[in-house]
Amino acid sequence: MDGSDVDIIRHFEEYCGLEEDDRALLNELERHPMTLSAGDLLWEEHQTADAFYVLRKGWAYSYRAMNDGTRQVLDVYLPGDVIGLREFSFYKRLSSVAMLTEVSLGRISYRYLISLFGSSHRLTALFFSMLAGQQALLTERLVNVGRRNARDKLAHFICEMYMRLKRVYPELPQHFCMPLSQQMLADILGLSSVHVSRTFSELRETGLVYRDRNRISIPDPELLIRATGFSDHYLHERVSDQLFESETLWQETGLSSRSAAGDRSMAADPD
Amino acid sequence: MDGSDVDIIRHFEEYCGLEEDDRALLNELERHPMTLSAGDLLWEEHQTADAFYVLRKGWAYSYRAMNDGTRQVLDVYLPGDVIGLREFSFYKRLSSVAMLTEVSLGRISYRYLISLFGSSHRLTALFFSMLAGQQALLTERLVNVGRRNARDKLAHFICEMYMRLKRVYPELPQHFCMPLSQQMLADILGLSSVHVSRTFSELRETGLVYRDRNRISIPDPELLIRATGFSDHYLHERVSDQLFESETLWQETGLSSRSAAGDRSMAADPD
DNA sequence: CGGAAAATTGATGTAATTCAAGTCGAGTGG
DNA sequence: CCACTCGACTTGAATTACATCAATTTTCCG
Repeated sequence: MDGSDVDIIRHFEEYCGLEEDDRALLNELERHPMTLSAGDLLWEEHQTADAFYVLRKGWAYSYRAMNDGTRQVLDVYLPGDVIGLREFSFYKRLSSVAMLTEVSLGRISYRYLISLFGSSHRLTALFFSMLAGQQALLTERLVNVGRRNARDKLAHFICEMYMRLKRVYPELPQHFCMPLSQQMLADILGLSSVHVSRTFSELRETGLVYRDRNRISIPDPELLIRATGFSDHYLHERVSDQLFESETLWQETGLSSRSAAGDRSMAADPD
Repeated sequence: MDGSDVDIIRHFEEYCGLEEDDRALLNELERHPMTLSAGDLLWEEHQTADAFYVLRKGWAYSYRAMNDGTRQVLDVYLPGDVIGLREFSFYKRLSSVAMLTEVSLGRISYRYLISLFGSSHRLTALFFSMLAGQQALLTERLVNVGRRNARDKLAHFICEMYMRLKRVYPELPQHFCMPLSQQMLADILGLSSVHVSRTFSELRETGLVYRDRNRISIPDPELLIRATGFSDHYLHERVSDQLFESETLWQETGLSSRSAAGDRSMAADPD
């Protein structure tokens, strides 16, 4: 993609305001990045899970391979996304993860995440938010795969990618690189690769989307969005800041405190 | 269903060991249950989101309604499940939630959840785990909807329900109540209701599953599991206890500690 | 330049949808 | 208790959106 790393900290702040300590903790991430090439596997299904990663640069995806040789792609990861938080409550990976481009990754062990629970509530909320945000993407994909025809699946997915990329690269032009083969798109959308090809032809003929190799161009984004009925409501609106506004809620109770339990009655039946 | 409430605390302990204080915090939940009847809505898409719920008794589901009148069901909730954690990072609900039976619910505001981040690491990990576990269910459903034929979709879903119910009611017999109409199953699996009917006939004729009204019976669970290639790997194996074993990890290092990050290089190359 | 992978295109097959008519069962009210 | 309704389910026939197979063409990359 474009050569430069994404500023992870700035990106994260879109989810949740951070304080100095939080930034310091995150900076740790930046210090020992790991790089992989297109096609490399980060892990495979059933391997032991003990960490998650933050994608600092490049594209990646997770997938489940089926017995009959087909596969279903579960997530497409862009810079700033978190990979492998799903298995926090499992012993083993539920899906394989592979790289679509050269990538740069920061690793965070689950144990370190748990230690973060104790040291930064904001980072706890941040990763909580990212997990929730990913779930929102998944539910939208489920709707897409379960209830739309091929044209709408593809158009909707391209809309989603366009909007997600725009959040990472606000200057994104109307034609951009999407390093996904038609076979990959088929595996994402639950279609066959030849039908993806035909569907691209259809989108081209109706002037909605043009594709040349990996470059997508959307002559009129508004038109595409209307034609698809796309709504970006599931692409994150940060909320954590508000929730943190009344810091007293827990700050008065102190870090080590179980005393918050005493406040329980006050806070339990909220609002 | 069966009349009695599920013991939420005991259920939660399957995810993560709890200490006395944690139990006290959770007990608060039990104090003001809310009851709704079959068909009632808990909320609708686009309503403001400020809390999640723990389902103490009964069945519920979430769904997205489409423009063309169809809909996609996103989750089916059983006792012990958590509803609405997904919108933690959003202003508004992403899906509607309705009841399938009479239910009992405990409410936890997002603000209270955040205060929990400060007062109990174990509960933080618990809710983190539940969110992750739900994501695992979603990914499996995505595979189901995207890559299987009608027979396998239905058989797989019934397997999943059987296994999930068995975790809640270990004594569950081989025939049990599943309060889902064929239309509902169609909305879950991305099929039409008439094809669900035909598919049940097929399962009946091959002796895998019998359905009478809302009662499902599985004469030979092992056979069904094999016929479907069902694997329960995505239905939770708790991991938190291990992660918490060496409590020193964060207790010693305290707030500013980097030391956990130092493990990175050691563990960076997974397995 | 040459071989391989990705994409296109056409012909054919099929799993699932849609439409429509009819059955069954539960609940209601006379 | 029976007749009525209403929703859930069943079954058949016609249609369709997609998959599969196969033959080319195009693009990539060493």
